[in-house]
Amino acid sequence: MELKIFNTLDRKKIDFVPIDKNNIRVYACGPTVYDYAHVGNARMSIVCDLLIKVLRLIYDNVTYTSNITDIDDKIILAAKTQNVPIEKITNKFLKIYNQDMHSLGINKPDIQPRATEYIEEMIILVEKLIKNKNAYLSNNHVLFHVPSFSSYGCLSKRSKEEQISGSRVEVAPYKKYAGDFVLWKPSKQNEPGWNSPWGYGRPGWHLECSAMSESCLGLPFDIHAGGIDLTFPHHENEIAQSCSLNNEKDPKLFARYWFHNGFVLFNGEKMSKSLGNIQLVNELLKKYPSETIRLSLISSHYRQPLNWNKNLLQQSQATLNRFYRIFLNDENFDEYKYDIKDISDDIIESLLDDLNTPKALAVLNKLINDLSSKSNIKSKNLKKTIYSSSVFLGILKKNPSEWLGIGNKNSKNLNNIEELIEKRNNARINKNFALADDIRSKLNKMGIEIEDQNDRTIWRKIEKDNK
RNA sequence: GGUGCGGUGGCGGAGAGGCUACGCUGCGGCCUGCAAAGCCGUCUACACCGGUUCGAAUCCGGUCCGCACCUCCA
Repeated sequence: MELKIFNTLDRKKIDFVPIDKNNIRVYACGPTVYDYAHVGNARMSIVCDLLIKVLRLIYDNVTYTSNITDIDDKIILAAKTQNVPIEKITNKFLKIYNQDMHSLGINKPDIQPRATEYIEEMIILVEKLIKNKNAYLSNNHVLFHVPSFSSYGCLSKRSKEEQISGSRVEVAPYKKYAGDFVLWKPSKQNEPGWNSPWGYGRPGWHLECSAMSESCLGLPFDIHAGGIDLTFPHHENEIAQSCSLNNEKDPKLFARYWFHNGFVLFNGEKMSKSLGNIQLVNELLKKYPSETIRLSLISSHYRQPLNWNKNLLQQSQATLNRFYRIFLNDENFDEYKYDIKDISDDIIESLLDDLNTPKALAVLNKLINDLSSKSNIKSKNLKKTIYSSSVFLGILKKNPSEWLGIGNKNSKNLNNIEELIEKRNNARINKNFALADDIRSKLNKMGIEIEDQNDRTIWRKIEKDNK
């Protein structure tokens, strides 16, 4: 088995060749915890989770680190506004983030470092960069001097000159060069900060990832992941910092492969706070089953923009209903245990090809179509394949009856419903179809849909469409 | 202004020189007292204009359109 992966550094799909096949190391830029996680955060999380699962099919030892940014100006602002210490905010939203991701069936990273736990390491990095003449002190700030790193722009494929022209951002007067970025900045006394050789202050945004990736994984490591919007400047600056520590120019001496997931759009527009179209995972989980959200997130290729809307969720819901139905009346259901060996080879092959989830789902659909033309024995094996393949993708983990809402025992009108169904079935036996239809429409009005099977009548709540 | 990514059937969405992607919806049929579910079948797709080629949705050139990034972003 061999994984092909699109490397942003090369702008093409290439074979994944590990640095050490006995120790695969992946780092992903995690969220800044000052608010609820949105669908964009979830996409990065889910895509990385799947990447790790695929890597683990091939390699025995995979370490996945994904950080938490818990010191940042947005957090400080939120803390000031709410008049609470920043920890109150970061702890709260870190917990919610992990809960929400867990709900989506995402495994927690092996290591989840927090920026504030690596301040010492960051200070050491800054000292080294100053010593190497890649950084300078100006106006109580320590700045990275971009012209000192000749490979700058190698990831985003921009030359230094191009970035400056047209830049809409005011350049701080204490910068030697417009593209220079902050490694360390002063904090006011009432702001969070740490003592450093350059006074009381706090780290710049990019520094934390250089410190944590090196501390947790060692350099160079195999894959650096994150949202495509982080390519510039965040990842570019990380490369500049980390490579400059050892006066290296080759970005692959920091991380070999750069793995970026595409944006999530909402009704064709970028999800952003100013447009007010942010979709929060926490809110979505109240309205939709987690597998519906999960399937929606993997229904398009990870590098393509994903257009998020109600229609997508409804389609995923319909797809899952169909998938679950194949297990509904299967008395062997309990025998289907998740087993890696049962996963369809074609699905694995699709995933090994740069994580082609839409193709994997197409294969799954084909397998389900094949069921109708199979003998019992063969269909049992096929169902095992479908089951394990689905669970690998993070779906079909629920009980089919429960998923489809069949015969919900918690329903308020349980006795009433079952009474009416019995009445209707008696009417049917007596060929009193007018009465039978009458009762069915009464049930429909109660929000209950019935389904006559060979030997029994099952019912479920009608899915509301007002989500 | 610069850079990057895209434009595939009613919709979603793969593919990347010759082979049905797949799903949803619609339509026709089977099944069913009727429904529901299921099954079978089915519907002018590759933005436009040139070029290369025996053959282009796929490669090359140009045009148009969309989106993103250019120090807040997943």
